[in-house]
Amino acid sequence: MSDGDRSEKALSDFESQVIEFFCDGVKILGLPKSIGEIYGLLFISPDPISLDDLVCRLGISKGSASQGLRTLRELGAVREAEVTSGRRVYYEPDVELKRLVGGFIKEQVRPHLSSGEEKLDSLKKMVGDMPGDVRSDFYAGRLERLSRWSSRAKVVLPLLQKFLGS
Amino acid sequence: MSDGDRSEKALSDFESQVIEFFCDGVKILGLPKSIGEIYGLLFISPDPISLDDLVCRLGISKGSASQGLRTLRELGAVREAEVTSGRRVYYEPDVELKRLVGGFIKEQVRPHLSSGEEKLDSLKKMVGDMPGDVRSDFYAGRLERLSRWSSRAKVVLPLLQKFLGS
DNA sequence: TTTTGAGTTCAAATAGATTTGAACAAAGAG
DNA sequence: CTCTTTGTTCAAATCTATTTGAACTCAAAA
Repeated sequence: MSDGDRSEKALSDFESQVIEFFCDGVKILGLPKSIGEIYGLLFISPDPISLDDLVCRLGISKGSASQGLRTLRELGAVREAEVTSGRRVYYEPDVELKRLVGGFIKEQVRPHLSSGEEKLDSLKKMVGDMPGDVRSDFYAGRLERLSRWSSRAKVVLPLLQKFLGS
Repeated sequence: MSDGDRSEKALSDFESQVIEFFCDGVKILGLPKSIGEIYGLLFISPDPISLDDLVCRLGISKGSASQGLRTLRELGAVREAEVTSGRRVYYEPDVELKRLVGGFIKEQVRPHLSSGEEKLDSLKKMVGDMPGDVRSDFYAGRLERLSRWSSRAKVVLPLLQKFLGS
């Protein structure tokens, strides 16, 4: 066998189980399985890996691999390695929990929080515009509660990141 | 109109938007939309609501309403109201963020953490059983890192709940 | 400039999850 | 005891999200 062999080999039992472990993990986060497979293989591979490696070893399509890598880059969970042999790009995982969580919060959580606050404001206006509805006080109270939930979240998230960085 | 009228009326624009708000919310948590609709209507209704009310006002099937209520009860997000007029059961929401988060962590997060730790142990055994594999040190290091992630989570979750309870 | 190989895109296929609806169970009313 | 009402279950239908694969872009090599 030549030196390109590692990339071609089928996954070992050990590797498969590590990858499965990450598939479970990303499912909880609401991310697609392919993301878990890709990150899992990167995580357990001593050396950086190219898109073609992912396709061959995981048996997924180039399209999946490409989109999965894009998402992982956006999350900051994966970065390009410097080992650019030729023009092919190799990737390696970011394995700092702090940064993984930070990226997830920034990309997946905060956007929802923001759009939620906008909708809340619009709902408050609707209640303000209700003529003499006997329920408007109740409604206002409920919306107020939602606002409190939202601000709690905004306070807690940075604390969370701080804790995970220790 | 008789006094049963509120249950029959179609959703007001306001109610619809509140419900949509919760649908967005539960989707982030990876729960089905019907859960968001049910909790949303309960949250914005001044009075307790029966399964039939949910079916009529939300336009969902009895099956969906029944299963959705079950999940919400398991999460501790909804409870029976005492107002048992006749033998029909009425429900009201739990609106304490602390308890909602607590229920979610207990039901949806902890089980995954536990099963994850078991799988990790099994992986560690596999590495221990590797003959003289040059990669086994690298593997052991990675698995050690995963263990640290897991214990971080176990420390952070209770703190999170504590914070949200203030 | 042309050719080659790496990577991206997106419409269509597929897989996976939710919702439905009809049959069923349980319990009070008559 | 039987009828009626309330709620549950689960297989089939539906819907949504992911994956595929072929066409395409871009850049480097020749």
